[in-house]
Amino acid sequence: MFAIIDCNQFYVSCERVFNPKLENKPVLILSNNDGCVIASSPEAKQLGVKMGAPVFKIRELISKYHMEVYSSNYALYGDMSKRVMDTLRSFSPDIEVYSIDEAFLNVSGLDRQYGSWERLGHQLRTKVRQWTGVPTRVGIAPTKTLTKIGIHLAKKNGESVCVLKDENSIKKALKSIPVEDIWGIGRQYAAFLYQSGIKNAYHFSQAEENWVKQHMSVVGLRLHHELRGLSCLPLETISEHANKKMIGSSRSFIKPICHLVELKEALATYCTRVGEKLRKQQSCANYVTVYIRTNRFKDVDHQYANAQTIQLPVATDNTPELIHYAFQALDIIYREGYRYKKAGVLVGGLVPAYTCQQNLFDNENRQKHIKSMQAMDIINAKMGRFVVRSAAMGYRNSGETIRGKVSNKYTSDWEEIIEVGA
DNA sequence: TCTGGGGTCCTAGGACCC
DNA sequence: TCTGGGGTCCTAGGACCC
Repeated sequence: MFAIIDCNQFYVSCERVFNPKLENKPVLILSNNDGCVIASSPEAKQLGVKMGAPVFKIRELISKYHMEVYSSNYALYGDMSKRVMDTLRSFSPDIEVYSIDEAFLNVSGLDRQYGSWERLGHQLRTKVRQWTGVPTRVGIAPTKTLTKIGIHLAKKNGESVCVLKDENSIKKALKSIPVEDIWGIGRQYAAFLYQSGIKNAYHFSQAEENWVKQHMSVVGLRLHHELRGLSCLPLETISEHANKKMIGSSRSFIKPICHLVELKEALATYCTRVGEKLRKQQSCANYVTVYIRTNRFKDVDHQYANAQTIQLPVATDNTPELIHYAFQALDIIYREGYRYKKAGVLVGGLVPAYTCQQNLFDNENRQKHIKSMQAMDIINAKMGRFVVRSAAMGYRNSGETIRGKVSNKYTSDWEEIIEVGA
């Protein structure tokens, strides 16, 4: 048996833990640059705020109902997430941290320990709430996909725990879930399924296996099995997927960028972040991809988007080297005369740093580079991000982002710790 | 005026090997 | 007239997730 624990409007809940005035009020959390809504309280949803809504389109709504609006505070959310996960670990060490706000747990046998699956579900919620302040929903079922169905059902019925264990309860649940709400069915597949007369999860579970495989590959087939109670998606515990297979950094610009130099400065900044992430997980990259694009929402602008991948001669985690090749890639795809809105850097082909294959004709002094990167990471960790930086990043600050109102780093910075007083 | 950022997995097809 | 069979590796592109 699996359980999924899903935090309710996680970012909003994190803010509410440290600012109880926000309880029962419409609260919005915004994306980078305060561009769009990425989390909202039920009160805000009820007033018509949709997930992903651009802020400028709902300004009236915000002021009319005096909504509380916050920029995202990932230092806080990340730390709160860790607390939630630690709490869950006290129930079972068999945990898959699936995202910042949800986790799967292997709960086999725990029904006896807690009396019933329902009681286990409520215990999970209660403890997380008590230890972290974050409200959650719990789904318990024989497969991961069915636990997700359970969460949907709970949301729909305004409940907090949903157990799907016998054929009847599963069948009933599947009938009430439209195909597009199945975990793993996105827009494309949903449209295709509707065309084929399959409207809800139950219809899908009754479809012919070969037909599913033919049109939706093994991914679809696994979902099909999972909905029928046959577990195909194992718990992926931390150790198995601790290391990322691809690492990236990208930003949308506040104002469009029209000059190559400015794009280069932005890319140098992204390469710096990517380099830091690489060294943190002790990986080296074999290729680097750069992409740039204009504002796709602006019809009047001429549109251009392109990407270029460069194979590196030797796998590296060295920031200046990443920057060097990123610039090469940019030179290939850059076109003058466009207003660029977004750029990004991706690295892939990651290998463990200690197994990096050397190149016979490589004349870089790699040991020296490794030491200089180590020194840079240590200084920046102590003195602040980007205190030591590549000149290529420039000092133009075109990489700056807008953050209107952001709460304190209550849990990760002594300067910003919450004060309790008169 | 103003629309986020960061990931995973699978498949088909090309290039290559014996 | 007739030209095999079995395999690996890599990449681009498509689908999906939070």
